Parts: sequence; C-alpha cells; structure tokens
Amino acid sequence: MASIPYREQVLRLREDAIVEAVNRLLVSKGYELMTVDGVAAEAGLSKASLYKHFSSKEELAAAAMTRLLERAIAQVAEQRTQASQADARAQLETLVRWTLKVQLAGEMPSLPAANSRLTAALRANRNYTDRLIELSDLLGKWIVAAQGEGALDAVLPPEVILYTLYARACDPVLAVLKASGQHDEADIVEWLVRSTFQGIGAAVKIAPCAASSGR
Amino acid sequence: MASIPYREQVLRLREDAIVEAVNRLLVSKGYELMTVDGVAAEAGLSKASLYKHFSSKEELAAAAMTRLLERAIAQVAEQRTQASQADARAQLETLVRWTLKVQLAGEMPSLPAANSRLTAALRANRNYTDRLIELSDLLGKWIVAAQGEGALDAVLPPEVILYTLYARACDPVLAVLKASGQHDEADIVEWLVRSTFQGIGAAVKIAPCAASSGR
DNA sequence: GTCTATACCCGGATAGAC
DNA sequence: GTCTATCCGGGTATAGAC
Repeated sequence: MASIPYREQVLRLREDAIVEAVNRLLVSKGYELMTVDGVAAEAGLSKASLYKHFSSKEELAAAAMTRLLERAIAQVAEQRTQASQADARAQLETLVRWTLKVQLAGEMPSLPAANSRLTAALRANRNYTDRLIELSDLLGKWIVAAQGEGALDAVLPPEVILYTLYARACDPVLAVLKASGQHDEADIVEWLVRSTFQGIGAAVKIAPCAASSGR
Repeated sequence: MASIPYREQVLRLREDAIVEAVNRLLVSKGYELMTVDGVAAEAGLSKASLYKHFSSKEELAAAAMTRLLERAIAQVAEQRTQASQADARAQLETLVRWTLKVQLAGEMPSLPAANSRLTAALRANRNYTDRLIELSDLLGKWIVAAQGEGALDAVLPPEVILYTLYARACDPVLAVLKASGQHDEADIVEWLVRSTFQGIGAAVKIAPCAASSGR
C-alpha cells in the first residue's frame, strides 16, 4: 500500500480548499479586488503559508481557471458517454446550458481580459494553457462537425464560434437578469441558449409554399 | 454677447481633455488598473488640479461612461434623421454595427461589473443614470416595434434583448479576433452582427418549394 | 485653479522563529 | 509548513503655497 503518502493527501486537500476560496472570491469580487489576505482568510490559513503553496496572486487565479477548464473537459467527457446525444450541435447546446448553470450557481470565475500582467502569467502557465488547448480541440471538433451537418452557421469561421461560446460562458447578461429577480432561472437559461444559437432575430417562419405573404 | 464666459469655455475644454484621457486609459488598462496619476499625466495636468474637477476616481469613470451614452444617443438621433431606414430592426443592426466600430477604433470603455463601490457610485450619478434611462427608452421602442413586426424574436422579453445589445457593445470576442490579426476588420464586424441577430446556428435554408433537396 | 509635496492606507510579498 | 510581524511599492486623496 502506501500508494499515496498521507502528507501528500493533506497537501492536496489544503490546496483544493485554497483554490475553491479563490474561486469564490473571483466570482464575488473579481480578480483586481480579490486580495491575497482575503484568500488566506477564506481558506483558513495565514498569508505566508499560502505563499508556500502558490508563489503569486497570478498563480492563484491560474489555478482557479485551470480547475474550471478541468470541470469543462470532464463535462465534455461525460456528455460523450451519453449516446443519447448523437449530433454535435446538440452536444454544444448541452454544454452551453451547463456553463449557464455554473454561472447561476455562482461558480463561474471570470478574469479581466485587459490585464496584461495576468494574461502573461496565464500564458506562461503550462497547466492552464494545456487544458485550454485540450478543451478548444474538443470543442473545435464538435463545431466543425456541426457545420458539416448544416447545424451550425458555416459562414462563421470555427474560431469565431469557439470564442463566442467562451464569451457566453461568462456573459454578463445572465448576471443582470438574475439580479433583476424578475424571472425564473430556468427561463433565463433557455432565453440565453436561444439567443446564442438563434440570435435575437426572429425565428424564420416557413411560410406555406402556395403564396408568400407580404412579410 | 458674452453668452458663455470665456473662463467656462476653457473649463469645458479642459474637462473634455480629462474625460478623453480617462476613456483612453479605461480602454487600454481597464478601471482597476487605471490610476489617477496616469489620468493626470495623460491629460497634462497635476493630480491635485484634477481633483478640483472630479472629486474621485469613480466620478472620472462615470464621466467617461456618460460621454459614451451621449455618443450613443446622438448616434440614435442621427439614424432617425436618415429616412432610408424604415424598420426598427434595421436601425438596431446599424446601431450594433456602430458599437462594433467604436470598439475597433479603441474607443469603447468598459467597466468591471463586479465592483460594488463603482456600480454604487454610478447609480448615484444622475448624469449617468439619466442618460442610461434615456438610451434604454429609445432602444426599447425599437425593440418592441421590431418584435411587433416579426423582425425580432418575440419569445425573448424586451429587456433580454436590450441587455444583450448592451453586452455585445463590449463583447470580448471582437478584441480576441482583432488581436489574432488573422482577419479583416470588416469581416469581423459582419460576423459579429450576424451572430448577434442570427446566432451561431445555421441560417435556415429556404428550399425551393417544388422538391426539397436532401440538404 | 494650478502646482509640489506629503499624509495615509492598503496590498503583495518576505523574514525568521517555531 | 505554519505562524506573526514586517517591508515596501504604489495608489487615493489632501495640504498649502503661489
């Protein structure tokens, strides 16, 4: 036995607790307003100890984002096992629905796109970049397949669709609608899935062939 | 004469220069990383003088956002004078195109949605809230009209469409695509307009009536 | 109203004992 | 590895002379 040393298990548990604390603070305050002191307090250890695990604030954020990517990859893997979903477009819809539910659950961290220091640190983080590429490859296959089947707009380059899906995963519209408190959460999810795939334009009415009405 | 005192004109010019400096810094660094020192340097005056015009960093951001709303309202007004655009949906498309061009020109400031101090300051700023309501009313009329004409999805509540339009005005997808440097800017704009109104799903092909081809 | 200089505080990171 | 205590840069805001 002794396959995994006890010490290491404790380490893992602690680091998981830290990353979850980071996640909560990223959700509630955002990256810039998240303080390392706050993370330490939330995770229940001192700041100095925290720095033994993660060497900088950027590393903390990278760990949280890596965990998010891992969750997404796991979700993709799980969807693949369910043979009920044959076509690629349905898979992508399910995935979008999943990201919206993660948002609703208050578990979706989002980082500022403009902070060059942070983005540089992310690009330098192999754990993060490897996962990002892995997920993008998985989604890219679905996207191309769906376009081939005529289920996704073939006019749009696959990367445009990919980035759009990433953007919808942290779209502020959901937070605003939820904050207004005037709608059922299930409705919000359906509206956003609909607007992502069909846009805000009217669904095209297929008029009877005999006579085309004047709109 | 002397309708407007000379002093006041100078004041206005100076404050305009300040607001434009704020705008540039909000675009390049974002709110949190924008420093008041930086604004003062960019606008060409000292920090202490700057505080004689604007009482806080939040007020600076509010002034920049107010100016953006004024630009948008002016754009709406201008579109209305052009009788070439009859229907409401076309008006909204034109407006989205305008927001994307503002983004491409590097003139679109965007604030973090999570910063409660800042959002509280914005809500307390009449100049800002009045303009926001004014713009929302204008857009709301177009949205409802377009839905009535069957040109916008009537399933979506008007506010969902409104918030979606606001969100697309600062959608990170454009920045990412632009940064990749692999596409023409005009193409990017068209793709994003398309995905906003038609979604990423395939455009419905209207097959000839006689015989529907197998895709 | 503009400047220089500074008060004040906060946050990231580290030292050094245990 | 964990803690307490501290360093230090930098950011907001202000004082006070001109």
